Amino acid sequence: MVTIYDIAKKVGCSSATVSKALNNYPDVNHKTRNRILSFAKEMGYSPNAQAQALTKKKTWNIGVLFEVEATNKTGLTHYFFAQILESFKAYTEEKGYDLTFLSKKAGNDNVSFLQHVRRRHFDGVIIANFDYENEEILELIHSNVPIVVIDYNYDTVSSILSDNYEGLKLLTQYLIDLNHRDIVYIHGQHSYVTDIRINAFVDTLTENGIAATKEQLLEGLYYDKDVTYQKTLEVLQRANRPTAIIFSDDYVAAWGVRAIGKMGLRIPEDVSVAGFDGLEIAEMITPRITTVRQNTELIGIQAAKRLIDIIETKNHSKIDVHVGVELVKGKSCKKHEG
Amino acid sequence: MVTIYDIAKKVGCSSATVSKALNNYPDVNHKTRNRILSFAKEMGYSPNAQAQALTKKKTWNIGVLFEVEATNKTGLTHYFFAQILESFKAYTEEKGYDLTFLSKKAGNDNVSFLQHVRRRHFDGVIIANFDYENEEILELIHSNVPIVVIDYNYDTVSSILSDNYEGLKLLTQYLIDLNHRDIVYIHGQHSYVTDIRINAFVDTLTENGIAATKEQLLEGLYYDKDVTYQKTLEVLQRANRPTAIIFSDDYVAAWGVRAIGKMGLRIPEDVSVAGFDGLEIAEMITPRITTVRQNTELIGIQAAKRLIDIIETKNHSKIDVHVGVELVKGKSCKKHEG
DNA sequence: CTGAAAGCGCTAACAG
DNA sequence: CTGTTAGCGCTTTCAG
Repeated sequence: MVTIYDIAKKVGCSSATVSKALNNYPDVNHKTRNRILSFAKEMGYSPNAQAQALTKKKTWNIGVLFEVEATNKTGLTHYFFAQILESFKAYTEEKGYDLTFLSKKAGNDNVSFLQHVRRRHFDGVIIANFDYENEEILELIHSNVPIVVIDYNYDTVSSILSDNYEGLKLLTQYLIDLNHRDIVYIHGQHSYVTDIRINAFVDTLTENGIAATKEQLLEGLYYDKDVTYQKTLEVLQRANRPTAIIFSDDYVAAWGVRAIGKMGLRIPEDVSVAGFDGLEIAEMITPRITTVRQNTELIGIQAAKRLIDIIETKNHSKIDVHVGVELVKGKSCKKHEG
Repeated sequence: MVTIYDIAKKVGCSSATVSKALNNYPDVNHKTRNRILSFAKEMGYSPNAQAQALTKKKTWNIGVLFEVEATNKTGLTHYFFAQILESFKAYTEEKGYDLTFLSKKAGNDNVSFLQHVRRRHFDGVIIANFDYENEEILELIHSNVPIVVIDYNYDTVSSILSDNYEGLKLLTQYLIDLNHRDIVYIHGQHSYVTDIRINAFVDTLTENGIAATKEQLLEGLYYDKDVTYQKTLEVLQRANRPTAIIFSDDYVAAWGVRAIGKMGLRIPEDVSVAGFDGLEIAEMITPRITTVRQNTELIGIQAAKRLIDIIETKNHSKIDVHVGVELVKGKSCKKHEG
């Protein structure tokens, strides 16, 4: 590997001067700088990121914690979070930061997430995880590391969230406007976001003079087709079958559609169906599923912006960003004639 | 940040002894070691990865190049490659390696992929990319960096590939056995893998005494729904409409199903359909799409194993791993009555 | 404008 | 068994 000493030798100056020239310091003679630059290029010089990090206390490296537990879809293959990460990645890379996954193993040692961050000296960390009350996550959250969280709300950490209340309200109102009264919401496991959505659901029913009953709320599991399948059957076998079902997300809605079909019921003639997230899958299924699109691209960008801002200004203050949602009408809902 | 010097001071020994104790060197007194270890824990010591990398010439960091160009699906959100990466990640992390994405920006500088690798001193790189003849990829390939490639075959680099020949042979034979003769293969853009698949397709037809015509091969684009849509319409409007269509992958097959439906044709009654890859989407669509499942989990693991082996043994010799495929019968193919 | 020197945190001989 | 010392490659005062 070529070092600044090698260049210094060739040019006939000191390593300090080489360093300055390479880093665009003003106090280097124009000619010397050019000689240094051209030699650096010719010799195929690349700065050593580790050495730079050691002196500069900046690694240009962001830690990524995308561990979607409690699902069969972990981080990368999670249709929803993968989109967010993709957009986050595009933005941070453009700004010169590299992305590295946080893990529980470093070399031969088992480490906590925070220890991993301390070892690698990540400039910041982005978190998107269902298990937000996990002890190791909390340890990270309470550290002094620049952090941005997606889909959750801690007291002290900046977060990026879709307007979930608006999302479920739009969906519920849409169904009510289609004359549905008996709507069941098979929501995901309880969490900050889930509770907001449930509130929006109940509030909207109430606002429309519909008394919400507990039969209308069923706890499922986000992105878990098996649990959802069971819950769907359960609902369909009721004496008073609902006229519409809202699923926790588009992925399980797509499987719910199958369950409904197997029961010999038609969508939307016999039962209307809606999902959430705005996944491509919702469009691929027949009939196209009505859903609420979360703007994953914007979520990713906002998260990246906020995190880089914290890193570069050292201003850790909590700033929450809310990203708008949009009702996407498919072919899975129909006016209820009752 | 706590350093080994801080520990040395507390314990009353030299930093060298601390280093040895921490790294399990045998030549440290049992008592001293214990004192050091307990102080290290108490003080919340974490080794500095940058400093370690500087002296050890090992970063425990693997570079990831998953840039699926020429598609609307880039790296992470690519249904197929995301699965491979997921599995690769699980294995490498278990072995203590961190994964960092390769990019073209490092800090404030624009860099080539190789330059990026040199800066960060990645121990190795994993590549999965459609644009395998890209100049920057080739530069990497021809360097001395430990590399494993997925879905391509270079002269000097280890690669992991599904048995694509077998895959398309299974599929073609299956359709032939269902009495189909006029089968169209809308394949992906030309590449190492595509050509193998095309050969398998043509060979299998020939072996069954069917003369393959050039009308049976249409070039589409992997994971591109628009191009596929056009090609599908083109095929369906022919005077001699084929009785079966094989799509380049399950994703576009799912969209192809829509196109066929829009033309008022039924699957599989009017036309049989097959995909490739074994994506979950193939199961979610109605009718379930017959496909060839690639074992993404095994591909990821094999890639990880091979790469770590190259890194740790410094044996760069080219070893290719072939991973078996499996025909998955859906409901999208039917015996042709003709 | 240039360079000597100290230091970032850790490891690896080599003495003792 | 322990410590001294010399780096790893780069940055940053501070003299000159």
